Parts: sequence; structure tokens; C-alpha cells
Amino acid sequence: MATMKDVARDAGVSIYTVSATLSGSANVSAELRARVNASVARLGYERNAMARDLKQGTSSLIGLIVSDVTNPFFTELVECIQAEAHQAGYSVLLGISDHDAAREAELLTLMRSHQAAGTILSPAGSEETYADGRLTRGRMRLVAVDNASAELGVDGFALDNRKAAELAVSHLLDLGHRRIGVVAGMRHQHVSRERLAGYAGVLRRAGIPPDPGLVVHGDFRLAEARACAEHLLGLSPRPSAIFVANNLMLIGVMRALAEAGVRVPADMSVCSIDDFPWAPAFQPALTVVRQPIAAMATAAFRRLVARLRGEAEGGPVQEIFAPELVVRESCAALAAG
Amino acid sequence: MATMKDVARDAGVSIYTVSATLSGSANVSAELRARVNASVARLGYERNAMARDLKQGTSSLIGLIVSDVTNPFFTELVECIQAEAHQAGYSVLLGISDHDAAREAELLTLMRSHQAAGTILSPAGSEETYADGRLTRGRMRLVAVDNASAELGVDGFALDNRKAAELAVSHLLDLGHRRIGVVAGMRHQHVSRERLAGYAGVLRRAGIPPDPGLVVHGDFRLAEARACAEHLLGLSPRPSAIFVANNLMLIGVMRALAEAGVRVPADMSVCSIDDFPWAPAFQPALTVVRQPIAAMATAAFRRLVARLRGEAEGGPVQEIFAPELVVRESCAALAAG
DNA sequence: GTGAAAGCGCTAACAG
DNA sequence: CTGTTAGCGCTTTCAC
Repeated sequence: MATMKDVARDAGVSIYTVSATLSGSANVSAELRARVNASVARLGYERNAMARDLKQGTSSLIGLIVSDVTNPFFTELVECIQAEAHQAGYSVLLGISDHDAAREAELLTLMRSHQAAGTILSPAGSEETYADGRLTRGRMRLVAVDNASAELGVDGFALDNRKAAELAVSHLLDLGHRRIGVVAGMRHQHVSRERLAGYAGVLRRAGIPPDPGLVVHGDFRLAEARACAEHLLGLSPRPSAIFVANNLMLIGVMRALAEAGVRVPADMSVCSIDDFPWAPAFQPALTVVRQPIAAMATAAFRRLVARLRGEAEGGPVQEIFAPELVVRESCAALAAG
Repeated sequence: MATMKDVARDAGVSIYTVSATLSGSANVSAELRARVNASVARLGYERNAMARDLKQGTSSLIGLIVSDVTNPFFTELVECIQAEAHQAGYSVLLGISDHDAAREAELLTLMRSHQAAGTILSPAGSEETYADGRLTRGRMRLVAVDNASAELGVDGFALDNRKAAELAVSHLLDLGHRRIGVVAGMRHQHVSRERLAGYAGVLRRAGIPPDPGLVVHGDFRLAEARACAEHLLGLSPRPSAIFVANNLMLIGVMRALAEAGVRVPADMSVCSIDDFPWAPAFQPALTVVRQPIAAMATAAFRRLVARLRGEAEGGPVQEIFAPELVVRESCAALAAG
């Protein structure tokens, strides 16, 4: 690889002139600038971002840590943040925690050691996990998305998860359902507790006595959700509707239902949180509560950049986003009797 | 951030001792090693990977450029490669080309400027795009996945795309279909031309005269595939089956079919390339040709690492992977008449 | 076994 | 307007 020194020698100028030219400094005469540019082209020179960042004490890298890229929610998040980052001149270092707080901690360290200016994290742990201050260590700025809460001590961007669950469950209630099963997420995650609380709250306010047998905990992944659905199907009396806490688990539930020969929505109404490209193509098209992913991603990224530039002052801020119920075909009115 | 100098001062040793301790060199007495480790812990010191890589002339970064993360094929590819990389001690710098060769070139430059040791690319362009040697510039090693071919001049890892199409179309033929529409990919991509060739070849060998009206070109994305499907539905006589060249377009086709009230497989058989987690949950469960994504990802990554270590000698090698037909429910025998 | 010092490729303050 | 030089944080020869 050609270095700046090589370019300087080739152009017959000093190394400063090369640097200044490349940085667009005005203090270079048109003639030298031309000579430098010619040499750069001839040698195929490309500036070493590592050396540059080392010297400047800054970095054009940002970290992005998600728990599971194969979850369409995170897939879209990655897509959006990558696009924002590219536009803002940042490159993204991707980490996948696989829902494991230890792995996440490792990734955080990795991001810091690579001098990422900041990182966007979808936390995999519980609030206690972060009590050791691992999120605010060093000078790397952090913002949390999705499973965020004020306890984390960093800027957070999340859905109004309680409201999202309420939207889904109210919809089911309006359709006449009374026995509503729920496939919840991991107990320790804030996001999942909020969704469960939303479910419970709506039932309580409707005067329906809580039935612990109706709530099953999955892990936000597909495989385990199948087992959860099977459990719910085995109940007697069987629930007439299921509320599922996220998209991946919805797939698991739909698979289990299909295998058991249970028709949706004739025999069972199903509603979940998270929209995704496939939802409207399903038969029946899936009724879901949509998260404004792009808005959340953009807000998180922009806040991070603002923090980096020192444009955003003050303590951490939590930004909450409104969910939206998308009624399609997977929920039907409870058949009489 | 604490630096090595800080640790040295704190431990009362030279900077060399710190470096040697951290690198696990044997030339440090147990006592000094202990003192260094204590200081590291006390100061919360983390080694600056950037400075280290700069000095060593190596890098623990690898680039990964895909055309579209929201495509489940690439999502899984990213997942697998990320896992492999993490295990091998590499971090991945993610780039999304959005099927744009110019953007891809930009990303390649970015990877090089960040001193990525190598990058794994799913090429977005045609063979001619790469004739300028952009893939072999500099010292960054490159391997291509998915849309690879020998013309690229780098190691390639791809499905036997022709065979994959043959599997799908033969299946349709076996079911009695004769008028088989195809939603193909972008004309300029090698992978898409191969799939189309496989389709055409099977029909030719079956003695079915080619009908250009039956082939529509999409762009491997969802939206345009809907229009393609609508076009196919408007044909008269209407085809009795559709072969779709990838997963995202399959979704588009299924949506269009659902909207038009066309029942699958009763009114229309549908078969595509690419399996994905949702395929078995659809009603009907989707018959597809599966790619061994994990195997391809692993092979590509390992080859890259082998090249980096100088363990793999010789010119570029193309590795071709076998497709597998997964029969589910979306293709049915052609109804008599 | 330990330390001093050079230098990776780059930027920027300081001289001229 | 241009060049010289110090130094970012680290590794590693070379001396002690």
C-alpha cells in the first residue's frame, strides 16, 4: 500500500502538502494540489483511516450491538442505522450478543478497544446487569434501543411497550375474547415485562380475573415459542385467542397451530407485537402492533451523533415511541358458544 | 482513557513490561506480571486495538458487504459470518451496497481505508463491473459469496444456481405443469442469469417451446415482484405455476396472489429458490429450493482466514454448493382440463 | 528479566 | 504558501 510519504515523494512535495490537500485545506496552491492529486491517482493511494483516527483521537467507527439479527425487528434496525451511519460518514462495527449479557459485555469491550466513537446497543440483560456501570465506562458514548429503560443511565429509545400490548389485547377483547393466552418474552428483560404488564392491565380493567396458567414465557425466539403454543393448546378450556410478544415467537406459534390443524382465525385468534414484510402475505394476513423502527433507529443514531459532537447536553433522556395496531385477518370475533 | 503509559507508571514498571504482560510473553517475572495486572484492573485499562494494529501492520477487522440485509439469505449469512469471525478473533465491519455497484465500490474503499485484513463480498455488479480490478486492489484479501464467478478473479463461494432452478422447475414439470411463469432476478447478475438458464434448460429438454412472455424480470426485491406477479396473472392463457428466483420476490408474489384471490396451490403452484424460517409457517407451507447458507458462510470465512495466514496458496478457487429441494405444500398437480 | 527508543501512517502546531 | 517536526498508543529490537 502506498503511504502519504510515497505520494509526497512522487509529487515532489512535503508530506504536509499531501495531508493538507487531502483534508481540503485552503493553504495549498492550485498547482501543488493538482500534482498531489495526480500522484494520489497514479499510486492508487488511499488514506489510512486507522492512523488518522489514532492521531486525531477521534474515530469514524460506531458500534452496533443487537441480540439477534435474524429477528426482522433487528434486521430492519441494522439496515436503518447502517444507512444513517453511512450518510453521516461513519462505518459500523456489528456485534451480535445472541441474548447473552456476558457476550454483550465482551462486545462492548471490543467496541471500546477499536475506539468506536459510540455504540448503539439493544441491551440483552436486565437492569441489574448494568448496575456495574459497564455502559458508561470509558469515553465511548452509548445509546440504548428497544430494551431500554432509565435505569441504564444512558439515552434510551424504545416503544411504549405497555401501550403496544394494550392495543393488541384490547383488540382481542373487543372481538369478544375472554380467555386470552399469552406467549411472553424473557422474564428478565424490561421490554418483556412491560408487554406482559400491558396484557395483565387490560384484562384487569375489563374485570377478567387473571389466570396464571394462561401466560407462558418464551425467549423471543422461534423454537421455544412452538412449545409455548403447544402448551396453550393443551389447556382446557383452551384459550380462544393468543397474544404473542414478538415476531419470531409469532412464527413459532403459527407453525405449531398449523401442525395441530388449528385454523386461524376460525379456531384461534392470534395477535402479536412487531410487523414484518411477510405478515401481510400470510394466509390469513397477520394482525400485529407495529413499531416505528425507522423512527427509533434514526432518533437513536442522531442523538448519538449529537452527543459525540457535544451538541446534546444534560443527562440521559428516554424517548418513547407510539405503537400502531395494524388490523388484518388473524383475529376474528369469538364464535358464540 | 487510561493508556499503557499510565499503567506502567501506576505499576512502577516500564511500558515494555506492560506490553509484554498483556501479550502473554514469557519474559516477565511473576511478580511484575501481578503488579501490571493489578494496575490494569485498577485503572480499567483496555488496549487500543487501533494503535496496536497500526504498529503491527495487521488488523483484526474484516469487512462484510451484502446487497440487502433484509433479505433472509443475507441475514443468515451475516449471522453466520459474524459468529465465525467472533470465534476467530475478528470484528466485522458491515456494509450494505443496496444492490448498487457504485456504493459497493465506495464500501470497498472504506474497508481498505479502515485496514480491514480482508472482506467478504456478495457482489452486486455484473462481471464487467469488476474488470477494473477493484477487487484485487491493495493488500486487502477478498472472497466473493453468492453472486460469485471465476471472472471476478477472487475465491468464490456460490450455490449451483443452474441446478437449483432445475430442481424447482423439474418439480413443477413432474406435477404436470407446462405453462410455467418465471419471476427472474436482475439481468446483469450472474446468479440470476444462471437461475434463468436452469429454468430454460429444463423446459427445452422437456420439449416445451420457450415462451418469452412467461419470463418477467424483477430485481430480487419485494415490491417489484408484486408487479411481476400481476403481469403473469394477466396473461392468457394464464400460467399454472410460477417459479420465483429468490425469497424476497416470493413474498411479493404471494402477496399479489393473495390480493388477486388466487389460491395456492389450487389455482397456482409456486416454487422458489431460498428457504427461510417463515416458509414452513405459511399457509400453504412453501415449497422451495434450499441453499446451504451456513456451509457457504463458513467456507468463505475460513478460506479468507487461510489466505490471510498464508495457508492457502495458488490462484482463486470457485467452490460450488449443492441445492436441495424442500417439498412442502405450495405446488400441486395440475388439475385436468 | 527489564528498560529505552525507534517508528507504524498520519495531523497540526510552529517556523520560515 | 510550504516544510519540519513532535507525537497519537502501541510493539519490538537492541542494550543493559
